[in-house]
Amino acid sequence: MSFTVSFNLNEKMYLKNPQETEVGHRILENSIILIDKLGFEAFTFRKLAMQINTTEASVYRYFENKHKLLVYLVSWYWEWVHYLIEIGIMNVREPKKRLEIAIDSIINASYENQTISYINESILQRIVIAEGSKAYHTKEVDQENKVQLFSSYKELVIFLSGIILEVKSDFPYPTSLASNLFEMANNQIYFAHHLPRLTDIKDRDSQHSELKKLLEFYALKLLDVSE
Amino acid sequence: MSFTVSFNLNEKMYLKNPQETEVGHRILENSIILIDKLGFEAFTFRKLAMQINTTEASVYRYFENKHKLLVYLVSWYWEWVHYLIEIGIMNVREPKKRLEIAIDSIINASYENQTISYINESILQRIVIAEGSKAYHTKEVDQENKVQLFSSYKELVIFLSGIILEVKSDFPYPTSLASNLFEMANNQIYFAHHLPRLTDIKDRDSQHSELKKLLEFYALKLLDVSE
DNA sequence: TTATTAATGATAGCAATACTTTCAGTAGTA
DNA sequence: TACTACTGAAAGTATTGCTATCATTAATAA
Repeated sequence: MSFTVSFNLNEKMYLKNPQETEVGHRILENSIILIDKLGFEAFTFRKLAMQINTTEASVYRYFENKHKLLVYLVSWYWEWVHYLIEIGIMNVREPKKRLEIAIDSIINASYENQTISYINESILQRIVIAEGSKAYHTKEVDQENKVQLFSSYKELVIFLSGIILEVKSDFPYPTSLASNLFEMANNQIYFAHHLPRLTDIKDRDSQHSELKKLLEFYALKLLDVSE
Repeated sequence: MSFTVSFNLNEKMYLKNPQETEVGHRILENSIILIDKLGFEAFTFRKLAMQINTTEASVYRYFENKHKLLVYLVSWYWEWVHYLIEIGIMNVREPKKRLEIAIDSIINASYENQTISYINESILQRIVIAEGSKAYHTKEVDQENKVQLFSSYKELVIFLSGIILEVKSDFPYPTSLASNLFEMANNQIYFAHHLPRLTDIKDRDSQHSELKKLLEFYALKLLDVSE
């Protein structure tokens, strides 16, 4: 059996839908690889065009600029995490268990992949960890937020805060806890890798399970359901 | 009575110490104003030079590039916060009280200011909130970390984790909690301002006291000392 | 006082970036 | 057969990021 997942990303992110053409697919696939390799600052549409044997002008027909492309990729990632959580908790009733599955999905979004051939989820996760916050740390946040460029992330946070409230309906900070769990997951992995003195997570194989324990400890303790 | 605070920032951040000359002071003062106004991406040394009636070449004599300048400003801020915490807890013995003062200092670093005429701490705080994470989210993190470009932040985190351990000596994640408190403080304020659906803090006058309650709730609950 | 040095200002220049425009070819569709 | 959608090719422009050179001025040391 095989089925296709596809996400409806806000049309304001792109000029022409990259999911609909072959050049579009090559742009998505290789921008992920190139951003990961060069870092977002050194990444340019010219370099991307050369890599995929097309021209700068062609790339500009899909995305206004590299910032919008980053917003697109990051949104794609959050849609993917959202989807993973949804199917993960689908048949689970117990609130605490549902929260644990959600946390697990945040961390393991890089593994359970290969649904869409031209998106490499595990490289994409690295990009989101390293560059993701740049998507909304710009002078244009407010305008971009107004046209819903960040709705994928916002809806995901709201979704998780709902799961949090299932565990403890009178918890005073469900939204902040939800956004913090996402931000913290990314930060702590980044720190473990690059600035180890800023975290208790060690940069080694068991990294992901350490992080999972840490996030669960936080969430469950705050919600009074640690055993 | 008056006294001067001055911080010894790692020499690798700059080419010529901006604290020692008048042009240096103007660079610091106006780069803070300009980055806040234009955002870090649109900020250039050329624009800065024009603003302070000097030349691009002069600015480049102080800082290799705008990234190093950002690292400098952010480090200055963390040194400032570190200093505020140190004097705040100086005569306080009770661990929980010390932690509360530390949290308070993180948030109010923008108020208790005006020690150094050419650094506006309250604008600087806005920059750190909006652009601070870009200082270490680059392809060069590892090299820059190796030459200790992030030691101000790292030492501050270690310092706070010490205070955390005073409250609960067997707490399993003191470093992660410390770094998360700093990151969360910045994020939640940013969200309140620009992406309100991502936080429970509202963007209004009482913002800082709401944030203080939130951070205290988190920290004290995790450390089993909430009343 | 004069010589020396440090810091700045002025000007120029250059490669790369971030785009935009125009036009021609090609493949699919009506 | 004509139309349109898409891509490729080429050229061009303003800005950015940075370096180099040289003259001027201010501070200091002999």
